[in-house]
Amino acid sequence: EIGTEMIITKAGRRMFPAMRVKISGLDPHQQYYIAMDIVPVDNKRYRYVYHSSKWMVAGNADSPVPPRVYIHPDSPASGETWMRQVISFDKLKLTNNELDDQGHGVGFDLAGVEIILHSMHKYQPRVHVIRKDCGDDLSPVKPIPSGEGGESLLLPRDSFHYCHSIPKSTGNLGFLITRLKIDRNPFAKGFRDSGRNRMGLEALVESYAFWRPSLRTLTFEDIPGIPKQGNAGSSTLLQGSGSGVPSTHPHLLP
Amino acid sequence: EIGTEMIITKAGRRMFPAMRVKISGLDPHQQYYIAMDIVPVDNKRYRYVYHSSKWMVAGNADSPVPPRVYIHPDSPASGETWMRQVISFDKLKLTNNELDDQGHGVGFDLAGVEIILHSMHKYQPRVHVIRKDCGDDLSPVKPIPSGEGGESLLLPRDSFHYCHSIPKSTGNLGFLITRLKIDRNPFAKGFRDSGRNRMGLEALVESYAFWRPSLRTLTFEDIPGIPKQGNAGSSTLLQGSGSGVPSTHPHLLP
DNA sequence: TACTTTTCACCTAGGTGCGAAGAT
DNA sequence: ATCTTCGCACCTAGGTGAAAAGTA
Repeated sequence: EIGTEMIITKAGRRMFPAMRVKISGLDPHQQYYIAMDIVPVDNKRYRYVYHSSKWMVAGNADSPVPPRVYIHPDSPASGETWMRQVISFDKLKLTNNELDDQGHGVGFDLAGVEIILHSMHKYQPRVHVIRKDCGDDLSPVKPIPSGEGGESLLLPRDSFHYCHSIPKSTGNLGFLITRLKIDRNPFAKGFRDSGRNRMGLEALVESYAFWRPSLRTLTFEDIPGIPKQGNAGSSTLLQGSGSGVPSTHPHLLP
Repeated sequence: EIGTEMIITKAGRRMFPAMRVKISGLDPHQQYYIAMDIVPVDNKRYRYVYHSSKWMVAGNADSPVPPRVYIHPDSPASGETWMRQVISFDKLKLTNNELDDQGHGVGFDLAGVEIILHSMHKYQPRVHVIRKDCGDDLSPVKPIPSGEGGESLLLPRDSFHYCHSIPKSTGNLGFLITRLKIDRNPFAKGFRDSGRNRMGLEALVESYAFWRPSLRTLTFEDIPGIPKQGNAGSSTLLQGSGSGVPSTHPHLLP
């Protein structure tokens, strides 16, 4: 529904906004897994500076966290099935706690749902399309076996700053994100204002232009035929169907 | 958890007790659908006679209802996955209302969850194992394409009387089933007596010997190799791992 | 009379932000 | 000072039987 900016307030809560993609160009009769992981954009730690309303580097990154992969629960499914619908990753959860494994690490099934991130760091989510016959060693607690002769492909998207809770220093931005979460999430209905305040919310969204492009959903094309060489770094950036906004724009988070 | 005796009290409620089976003898690396349907045992309509505590024929069966198939939500999965766990059909729902289609008939996906039965008739549930490459025309609203050259197999089980609500004429039996449902279903916790009444329940269960054998779960063997000839009527009855109680015993229900 | 349908309070199960308290 | 953690009230979503009302 929205893009990739997100916030999370307690270990294991869902990513907000959830990533949603539309995929085309698959072989309709081939079975695929579709998975998501989230990789660091750089080696830095950030803080939000109130008076300039910007994220600023605040030191080097913390030591890496155990890699995890969210395998879309509809996996495996045919290319036809994947292409027919918008693929939503709304059940994916984020945490800063390496210890709580929600389905990850139980050993069997692909039920892992929680990805570990460092708070106040910058990340980039990736979507992977993996042919089923090449997905034998797919696991929620191992990196995706990328680059294995064209059977795995990744689709970079906008970057974002992950925060485990909304820093007070984010001011209006934090307020906006809180209101959006309340407005868009049915479970937060208890916090909604009655009616007319909605008008103010729309205006607030407008004032943060960077938020708008993330409202689009992306369509990726020409997936199955592209041969892969090397590994993660050489991933092909595919074109979005949206408004052409640069996808590497450093997005916010509250 | 229990066997096949069941009751339902409102359109679209779950079958009680849920059917649970354990399967062995599959090809571990082959993909299978597992499905369940419920077929009439005879052409009769029944009523429960209070003074003799028995089901008696009360006329001919009503006209047939649209056939539906419950495809186990874990489908498709590998033989290894199916054999590793007890396969529970606890999400299957029963109804006497042909009009409400819970996921059935929406056209795509195998999400149909509700099977239509005639109240006060006698039925037999069947479990089907279908090799994935033969399951193309599998649908929640069509009969299972049985007998297509060994790719579909069915496993008869105990019969039962379906009632849409518990007839008062069932007396102690109806009371027993109500108590069992309250005792075993977490959603009915609000109706449980505090503690000591449990003792009386166990005694009541004992007094209905027919109920006990249904507590077992069945293990079916030698599934993949058996060639099929003909159709439904010629289905192979496979052996249960339980106490050897005859599986055609006319079980209760109120 | 005998079964069916509706409504309702009461559960499970789980996703929200809030605010107080904790940690560094 | 700044971010994290925990308990909480408040939601969605959906599965129970009891009792009342409907049907034939």
